[in-house]
Amino acid sequence: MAETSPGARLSAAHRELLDQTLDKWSLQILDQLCGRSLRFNELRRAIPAVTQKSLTTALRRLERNGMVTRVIVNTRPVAVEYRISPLGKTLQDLIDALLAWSSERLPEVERARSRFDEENR
Amino acid sequence: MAETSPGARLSAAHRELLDQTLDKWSLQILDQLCGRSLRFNELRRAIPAVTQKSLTTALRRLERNGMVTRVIVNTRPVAVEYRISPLGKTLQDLIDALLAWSSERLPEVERARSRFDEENR
DNA sequence: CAGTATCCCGAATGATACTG
DNA sequence: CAGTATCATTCGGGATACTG
Repeated sequence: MAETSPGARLSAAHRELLDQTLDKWSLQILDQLCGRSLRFNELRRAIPAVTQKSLTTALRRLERNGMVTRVIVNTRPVAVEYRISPLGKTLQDLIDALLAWSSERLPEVERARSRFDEENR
Repeated sequence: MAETSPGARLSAAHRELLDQTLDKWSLQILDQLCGRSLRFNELRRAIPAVTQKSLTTALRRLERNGMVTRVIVNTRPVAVEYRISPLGKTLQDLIDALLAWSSERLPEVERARSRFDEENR
């Protein structure tokens, strides 16, 4: 059989990148921005559970990683638009697949949870 | 607290499931187990950065969610084998795609990070 | 071997207030 | 509008010790 060498398939750097991309908020932000560009407060409304601070933090990290572009529109007051980058766009199919998977499989997972909780009571 | 509003493609339950599946350790555990079943300490060795506690916690959650099966082999001393479930198996292609994506895109991301850090100094 | 049980700390998060 | 700043708190994770 193919042998799994000591050491994961995933280096720390790869793990970090996936962490910073697939976490709770980033996944949703990317999903939203794949549809269309949004302003800061539009994003807040689109993702009701996120706080201002968490949204800012996640957006900065996505921007730093080159996944998202921050476009400042010179109106008064200033408008800031967040736009998916070409790099971010390469995730679109993957994100769609992940969301589809979670929709399809959630019922099955919930049954598994009930069974587990039942057995370990 | 986290209510789902129209516009959010992801309910709290879906977000939670993805969180518990794509987090740092679970992703790697699932990746390993998709290859072959492993014992507890084999997994520890295969994922050198994980601690015993984190591994136990992640495995329990994966088991509860029906992604992984815990098989107790009656030898002396007891052996415990972790095996991917059919439900967990439905993630294999997605996980492969994610790992491939991170491998392909990491250099691009690192360039973006350098550029960002350069500009914001 | 395959865990469980504690203790403990630092990072992540929330609440709140303030600003150009 | 689009944040920044600050403080309080929670909570995941590491270190360590112990067990059937």
